[in-house]
Amino acid sequence: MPGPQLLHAALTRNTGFLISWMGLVSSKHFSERIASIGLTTRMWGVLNVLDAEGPITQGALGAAVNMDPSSMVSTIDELESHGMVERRRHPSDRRAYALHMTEQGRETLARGRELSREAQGELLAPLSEEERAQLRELLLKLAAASGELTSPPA
Amino acid sequence: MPGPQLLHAALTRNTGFLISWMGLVSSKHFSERIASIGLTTRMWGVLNVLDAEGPITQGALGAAVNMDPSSMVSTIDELESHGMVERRRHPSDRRAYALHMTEQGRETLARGRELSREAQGELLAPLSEEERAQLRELLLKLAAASGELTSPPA
DNA sequence: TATTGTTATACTCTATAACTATA
DNA sequence: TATAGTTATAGAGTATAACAATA
Repeated sequence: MPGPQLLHAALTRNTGFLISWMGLVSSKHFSERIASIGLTTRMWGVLNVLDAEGPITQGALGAAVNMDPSSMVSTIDELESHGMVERRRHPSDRRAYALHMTEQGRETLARGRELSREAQGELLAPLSEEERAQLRELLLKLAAASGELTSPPA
Repeated sequence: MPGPQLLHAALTRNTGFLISWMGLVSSKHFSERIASIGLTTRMWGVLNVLDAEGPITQGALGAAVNMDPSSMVSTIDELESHGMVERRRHPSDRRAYALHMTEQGRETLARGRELSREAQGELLAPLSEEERAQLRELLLKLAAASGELTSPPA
Protein backbone atom coordinates (compact mmCIF):
# COMPACT_ATOMS: atom_id res chain seq x y z
CA MET A 1 0.00 0.00 0.00
CA PRO A 2 1.33 3.45 -0.87
CA GLY A 3 0.85 4.80 2.64
CA PRO A 4 -2.14 3.84 4.73
CA GLN A 5 -4.86 6.36 4.13
CA LEU A 6 -8.56 5.92 4.53
CA LEU A 7 -10.22 2.57 4.81
CA HIS A 8 -13.08 2.04 2.37
CA ALA A 9 -16.44 1.71 4.10
CA ALA A 10 -17.00 -1.69 2.52
CA LEU A 11 -13.98 -3.03 4.42
CA THR A 12 -15.11 -1.61 7.69
CA ARG A 13 -17.79 -4.19 8.48
CA ASN A 14 -15.47 -6.83 9.88
CA THR A 15 -13.69 -6.07 13.13
CA GLY A 16 -10.89 -8.49 12.28
CA PHE A 17 -10.16 -6.56 9.12
CA LEU A 18 -10.24 -3.33 11.11
CA ILE A 19 -7.64 -4.70 13.51
CA SER A 20 -5.40 -5.76 10.61
CA TRP A 21 -5.74 -2.34 9.05
CA MET A 22 -4.94 -0.42 12.20
CA GLY A 23 -2.07 -2.83 12.82
CA LEU A 24 -0.54 -1.82 9.50
CA VAL A 25 -1.11 1.86 10.21
CA SER A 26 0.41 1.56 13.65
CA SER A 27 3.47 -0.43 12.64
CA LYS A 28 4.19 1.85 9.71
CA HIS A 29 3.88 4.92 11.87
CA PHE A 30 5.98 3.44 14.63
CA SER A 31 8.73 2.15 12.34
CA GLU A 32 9.05 5.58 10.74
CA ARG A 33 9.67 7.03 14.17
CA ILE A 34 12.29 4.61 15.43
CA ALA A 35 14.04 4.67 12.06
CA SER A 36 15.27 8.11 13.12
CA ILE A 37 17.49 6.46 15.75
CA GLY A 38 18.61 3.62 13.49
CA LEU A 39 16.15 0.98 14.65
CA THR A 40 13.87 -1.38 12.78
CA THR A 41 10.83 -3.02 14.33
CA ARG A 42 12.71 -6.30 14.61
CA MET A 43 15.65 -4.66 16.36
CA TRP A 44 13.17 -2.95 18.67
CA GLY A 45 11.54 -6.18 19.72
CA VAL A 46 14.86 -7.88 20.36
CA LEU A 47 16.23 -4.94 22.34
CA ASN A 48 13.19 -4.86 24.61
CA VAL A 49 13.19 -8.56 25.36
CA LEU A 50 16.95 -8.59 25.87
CA ASP A 51 16.55 -5.76 28.37
CA ALA A 52 13.90 -7.73 30.25
CA GLU A 53 15.63 -11.11 30.20
CA GLY A 54 19.22 -10.08 30.81
CA PRO A 55 22.12 -11.99 29.17
CA ILE A 56 20.47 -14.65 27.10
CA THR A 57 21.16 -17.07 24.31
CA GLN A 58 20.50 -16.13 20.69
CA GLY A 59 18.13 -19.03 20.27
CA ALA A 60 16.20 -18.29 23.43
CA LEU A 61 15.84 -14.67 22.42
CA GLY A 62 14.60 -15.72 19.00
CA ALA A 63 11.98 -17.95 20.57
CA ALA A 64 10.84 -15.10 22.84
CA VAL A 65 10.20 -12.77 19.92
CA ASN A 66 8.94 -15.50 17.57
CA MET A 67 11.76 -15.02 15.11
CA ASP A 68 13.41 -17.90 13.30
CA PRO A 69 17.14 -18.51 13.88
CA SER A 70 18.35 -17.23 10.52
CA SER A 71 16.47 -13.96 10.86
CA MET A 72 17.95 -13.62 14.34
CA VAL A 73 21.45 -13.74 12.89
CA SER A 74 20.93 -10.69 10.72
CA THR A 75 19.03 -8.83 13.43
CA ILE A 76 21.81 -9.38 15.97
CA ASP A 77 24.36 -8.47 13.28
CA GLU A 78 22.66 -5.11 12.86
CA LEU A 79 22.43 -4.47 16.59
CA GLU A 80 26.06 -5.44 17.08
CA SER A 81 27.30 -3.30 14.20
CA HIS A 82 25.53 -0.35 15.80
CA GLY A 83 27.22 -1.15 19.11
CA MET A 84 23.99 -1.83 20.94
CA VAL A 85 24.53 -5.51 21.67
CA GLU A 86 27.60 -7.69 22.19
CA ARG A 87 27.98 -11.35 21.34
CA ARG A 88 29.98 -12.82 24.20
CA ARG A 89 30.71 -16.50 24.48
CA HIS A 90 28.44 -18.54 26.68
CA PRO A 91 30.38 -19.55 29.82
CA SER A 92 29.59 -23.26 29.67
CA ASP A 93 28.42 -23.94 26.10
CA ARG A 94 30.94 -22.93 23.48
CA ARG A 95 28.42 -23.28 20.67
CA ALA A 96 26.22 -20.55 22.05
CA TYR A 97 26.49 -16.82 22.63
CA ALA A 98 25.43 -14.88 25.68
CA LEU A 99 23.98 -11.68 24.31
CA HIS A 100 24.71 -8.58 26.36
CA MET A 101 23.25 -5.14 25.98
CA THR A 102 25.78 -2.32 25.87
CA GLU A 103 25.45 1.10 27.45
CA GLN A 104 24.65 2.47 24.03
CA GLY A 105 22.00 -0.19 23.65
CA ARG A 106 20.38 0.98 26.86
CA GLU A 107 20.51 4.61 25.78
CA THR A 108 18.97 3.78 22.42
CA LEU A 109 16.26 1.78 24.14
CA ALA A 110 15.46 4.71 26.43
CA ARG A 111 15.28 7.09 23.49
CA GLY A 112 13.18 4.60 21.59
CA ARG A 113 10.74 4.44 24.46
CA GLU A 114 10.25 8.19 24.28
CA LEU A 115 9.58 7.95 20.55
CA SER A 116 7.29 5.02 21.21
CA ARG A 117 5.24 7.04 23.69
CA GLU A 118 5.04 9.91 21.23
CA ALA A 119 3.94 7.63 18.42
CA GLN A 120 1.32 6.05 20.66
CA GLY A 121 0.02 9.43 21.64
CA GLU A 122 -0.45 10.39 18.02
CA LEU A 123 -2.03 7.09 17.10
CA LEU A 124 -4.49 7.23 19.99
CA ALA A 125 -5.14 10.95 19.70
CA PRO A 126 -8.82 10.44 18.78
CA LEU A 127 -9.47 8.60 22.05
CA SER A 128 -10.04 9.87 25.57
CA GLU A 129 -7.91 8.62 28.43
CA GLU A 130 -10.65 6.26 29.44
CA GLU A 131 -11.06 4.93 25.93
CA ARG A 132 -7.33 4.33 25.64
CA ALA A 133 -7.40 2.23 28.78
CA GLN A 134 -10.41 0.33 27.45
CA LEU A 135 -8.71 -0.39 24.13
CA ARG A 136 -5.57 -1.53 25.89
CA GLU A 137 -7.49 -3.94 28.10
CA LEU A 138 -9.42 -5.41 25.20
CA LEU A 139 -6.26 -5.95 23.18
CA LEU A 140 -4.51 -7.57 26.12
CA LYS A 141 -7.36 -10.04 26.43
CA LEU A 142 -7.10 -10.88 22.75
CA ALA A 143 -3.33 -11.16 22.83
CA ALA A 144 -3.44 -13.45 25.83
CA ALA A 145 -5.69 -15.84 23.91
CA SER A 146 -4.00 -15.51 20.52
CA GLY A 147 -1.88 -18.59 21.09
CA GLU A 148 -4.93 -20.81 20.61
CA LEU A 149 -5.63 -19.27 17.23
CA THR A 150 -4.18 -19.44 13.71
CA SER A 151 -4.62 -23.14 13.00
CA PRO A 152 -6.96 -23.62 10.04
CA PRO A 153 -10.00 -25.87 10.49
CA ALA A 154 -9.67 -29.57 9.70
CA MET B 1 7.53 -14.88 12.54
CA PRO B 2 6.96 -18.63 12.57
CA GLY B 3 3.29 -18.37 13.51
CA PRO B 4 2.09 -15.71 15.91
CA GLN B 5 2.15 -17.17 19.38
CA LEU B 6 2.48 -15.39 22.65
CA LEU B 7 3.62 -11.83 22.95
CA HIS B 8 6.46 -11.30 25.41
CA ALA B 9 5.44 -9.21 28.40
CA ALA B 10 8.17 -6.66 27.63
CA LEU B 11 6.43 -5.85 24.34
CA THR B 12 3.06 -5.47 25.95
CA ARG B 13 3.57 -2.04 27.45
CA ASN B 14 2.89 -0.04 24.32
CA THR B 15 -0.65 -0.10 22.96
CA GLY B 16 0.58 0.70 19.46
CA PHE B 17 2.75 -2.39 19.49
CA LEU B 18 -0.21 -4.40 20.78
CA ILE B 19 -2.32 -3.23 17.86
CA SER B 20 0.42 -4.18 15.38
CA TRP B 21 0.74 -7.58 16.98
CA MET B 22 -2.97 -8.32 16.97
CA GLY B 23 -3.12 -7.03 13.40
CA LEU B 24 -0.61 -9.67 12.35
CA VAL B 25 -2.46 -12.36 14.27
CA SER B 26 -5.77 -11.34 12.76
CA SER B 27 -4.59 -11.07 9.18
CA LYS B 28 -2.75 -14.37 9.36
CA HIS B 29 -5.79 -16.11 10.81
CA PHE B 30 -8.14 -14.51 8.30
CA SER B 31 -5.94 -15.22 5.27
CA GLU B 32 -5.70 -18.87 6.26
CA ARG B 33 -9.48 -19.06 6.21
CA ILE B 34 -10.18 -17.40 2.89
CA ALA B 35 -7.31 -19.32 1.27
CA SER B 36 -9.67 -22.30 1.40
CA ILE B 37 -11.84 -20.66 -1.27
CA GLY B 38 -8.90 -19.44 -3.35
CA LEU B 39 -8.73 -15.89 -2.04
CA THR B 40 -5.85 -13.77 -0.80
CA THR B 41 -6.29 -10.73 1.41
CA ARG B 42 -5.68 -8.45 -1.55
CA MET B 43 -8.28 -10.23 -3.67
CA TRP B 44 -10.67 -9.99 -0.74
CA GLY B 45 -10.29 -6.25 -0.43
CA VAL B 46 -10.74 -5.68 -4.14
CA LEU B 47 -13.78 -7.94 -4.31
CA ASN B 48 -15.51 -6.11 -1.48
CA VAL B 49 -14.90 -2.64 -2.86
CA LEU B 50 -15.87 -3.73 -6.35
CA ASP B 51 -19.13 -5.08 -4.96
CA ALA B 52 -19.82 -1.76 -3.23
CA GLU B 53 -18.82 0.52 -6.08
CA GLY B 54 -20.26 -1.36 -9.04
CA PRO B 55 -18.45 -1.34 -12.43
CA ILE B 56 -15.38 0.75 -11.87
CA THR B 57 -12.04 1.52 -13.42
CA GLN B 58 -8.92 -0.40 -12.43
CA GLY B 59 -7.20 2.76 -11.30
CA ALA B 60 -10.13 3.98 -9.25
CA LEU B 61 -10.42 0.61 -7.57
CA GLY B 62 -6.71 0.65 -6.78
CA ALA B 63 -7.03 4.07 -5.19
CA ALA B 64 -9.97 2.87 -3.09
CA VAL B 65 -7.99 -0.02 -1.60
CA ASN B 66 -4.69 1.90 -1.47
CA MET B 67 -2.95 -0.42 -3.88
CA ASP B 68 -0.47 0.78 -6.47
CA PRO B 69 -1.31 0.23 -10.16
CA SER B 70 1.20 -2.55 -10.78
CA SER B 71 -0.03 -4.57 -7.82
CA MET B 72 -3.56 -4.07 -9.09
CA VAL B 73 -2.66 -5.73 -12.37
CA SER B 74 -1.64 -9.01 -10.76
CA THR B 75 -4.55 -8.91 -8.33
CA ILE B 76 -7.09 -8.44 -11.11
CA ASP B 77 -5.26 -11.11 -13.13
CA GLU B 78 -5.82 -13.58 -10.31
CA LEU B 79 -9.47 -12.64 -9.88
CA GLU B 80 -10.07 -12.87 -13.62
CA SER B 81 -8.33 -16.24 -13.96
CA HIS B 82 -10.62 -17.56 -11.24
CA GLY B 83 -13.62 -16.21 -13.12
CA MET B 84 -14.64 -13.81 -10.36
CA VAL B 85 -14.09 -10.57 -12.25
CA GLU B 86 -14.23 -9.53 -15.90
CA ARG B 87 -12.20 -6.84 -17.60
CA ARG B 88 -14.60 -5.20 -20.03
CA ARG B 89 -13.65 -2.19 -22.07
CA HIS B 90 -14.65 1.19 -20.74
CA PRO B 91 -17.45 2.56 -22.97
CA SER B 92 -15.88 5.96 -23.62
CA ASP B 93 -12.17 5.58 -22.78
CA ARG B 94 -10.43 2.82 -24.67
CA ARG B 95 -7.38 2.94 -22.44
CA ALA B 96 -9.36 1.92 -19.40
CA TYR B 97 -11.26 -1.14 -18.25
CA ALA B 98 -14.63 -1.28 -16.58
CA LEU B 99 -14.29 -4.06 -14.03
CA HIS B 100 -17.38 -6.21 -13.58
CA MET B 101 -18.05 -8.81 -10.94
CA THR B 102 -19.29 -12.16 -12.24
CA GLU B 103 -21.90 -14.38 -10.67
CA GLN B 104 -19.11 -16.57 -9.40
CA GLY B 105 -17.45 -13.52 -7.91
CA ARG B 106 -20.63 -12.76 -6.00
CA GLU B 107 -20.90 -16.34 -4.77
CA THR B 108 -17.30 -16.36 -3.63
CA LEU B 109 -17.81 -13.06 -1.88
CA ALA B 110 -20.84 -14.44 -0.05
CA ARG B 111 -18.96 -17.55 1.00
CA GLY B 112 -16.00 -15.39 2.04
CA ARG B 113 -18.27 -13.32 4.24
CA GLU B 114 -19.34 -16.45 6.09
CA LEU B 115 -15.71 -17.41 6.62
CA SER B 116 -14.98 -13.87 7.66
CA ARG B 117 -17.69 -13.96 10.30
CA GLU B 118 -16.38 -17.28 11.58
CA ALA B 119 -12.82 -16.01 11.76
CA GLN B 120 -13.97 -12.91 13.57
CA GLY B 121 -15.89 -15.00 16.06
CA GLU B 122 -12.78 -17.01 16.86
CA LEU B 123 -10.55 -13.97 17.08
CA LEU B 124 -12.92 -12.17 19.42
CA ALA B 125 -13.87 -15.26 21.40
CA PRO B 126 -12.31 -13.90 24.64
CA LEU B 127 -14.60 -10.85 24.55
CA SER B 128 -18.23 -10.43 25.56
CA GLU B 129 -20.75 -9.03 23.13
CA GLU B 130 -20.49 -5.66 24.80
CA GLU B 131 -16.69 -5.69 24.66
CA ARG B 132 -16.75 -6.58 20.98
CA ALA B 133 -18.94 -3.59 20.28
CA GLN B 134 -16.60 -1.40 22.34
CA LEU B 135 -13.52 -2.61 20.49
CA ARG B 136 -15.23 -2.05 17.16
CA GLU B 137 -16.17 1.53 18.04
CA LEU B 138 -12.68 2.36 19.28
CA LEU B 139 -11.06 0.98 16.16
CA LEU B 140 -13.48 2.86 13.93
CA LYS B 141 -12.51 6.10 15.64
CA LEU B 142 -8.84 5.36 15.08
CA ALA B 143 -9.36 4.31 11.46
CA ALA B 144 -11.33 7.45 10.72
CA ALA B 145 -8.40 9.56 11.90
CA SER B 146 -5.61 7.42 10.45
CA GLY B 147 -5.37 9.57 7.34
CA GLU B 148 -3.71 12.35 9.32
CA LEU B 149 -1.00 10.01 10.54
CA THR B 150 2.12 8.34 9.15
CA SER B 151 4.15 11.38 8.19
CA PRO B 152 7.35 11.56 10.26
CA PRO B 153 8.11 14.74 12.20
CA ALA B 154 10.14 17.52 10.54
C1' DT C 1 23.11 -38.20 17.35
C1' DA C 2 21.35 -33.55 18.62
C1' DT C 3 21.93 -28.58 19.03
C1' DT C 4 23.87 -23.47 18.26
C1' DG C 5 24.55 -20.47 15.16
C1' DT C 6 25.70 -19.50 10.22
C1' DT C 7 25.23 -19.25 5.17
C1' DA C 8 22.96 -19.62 0.93
C1' DT C 9 18.75 -19.63 -1.16
C1' DA C 10 14.00 -18.88 -2.28
C1' DC C 11 9.54 -17.07 -1.86
C1' DT C 12 6.15 -13.38 -0.93
C1' DC C 13 4.79 -8.71 -0.88
C1' DT C 14 5.27 -4.34 -2.38
C1' DA C 15 7.15 -0.41 -4.79
C1' DT C 16 9.62 2.00 -8.88
C1' DA C 17 10.56 2.97 -13.54
C1' DA C 18 10.08 2.40 -18.26
C1' DC C 19 6.91 1.19 -21.79
C1' DT C 20 2.18 0.97 -25.00
C1' DA C 21 -1.90 2.61 -26.39
C1' DT C 22 -4.83 5.78 -26.16
C1' DA C 23 -6.55 10.65 -24.80
C1' DT D 1 1.60 16.37 -23.00
C1' DA D 2 -0.90 13.43 -19.80
C1' DT D 3 -3.29 9.15 -18.41
C1' DA D 4 -4.69 3.76 -18.03
C1' DG D 5 -2.77 -0.17 -17.75
C1' DT D 6 1.29 -3.23 -18.32
C1' DT D 7 5.91 -5.21 -17.76
C1' DA D 8 10.30 -5.87 -15.77
C1' DT D 9 12.83 -5.30 -11.86
C1' DA D 10 14.36 -4.44 -7.32
C1' DG D 11 13.91 -4.22 -2.46
C1' DA D 12 12.10 -5.58 2.05
C1' DG D 13 10.84 -9.38 5.10
C1' DT D 14 10.71 -14.01 6.15
C1' DA D 15 11.27 -18.97 5.77
C1' DT D 16 13.90 -23.46 4.42
C1' DA D 17 17.79 -26.40 3.94
C1' DA D 18 22.48 -27.56 4.31
C1' DC D 19 26.61 -26.83 6.99
C1' DA D 20 30.55 -26.29 10.84
C1' DA D 21 31.55 -26.42 15.51
C1' DT D 22 30.39 -28.23 19.71
C1' DA D 23 27.59 -30.97 22.95
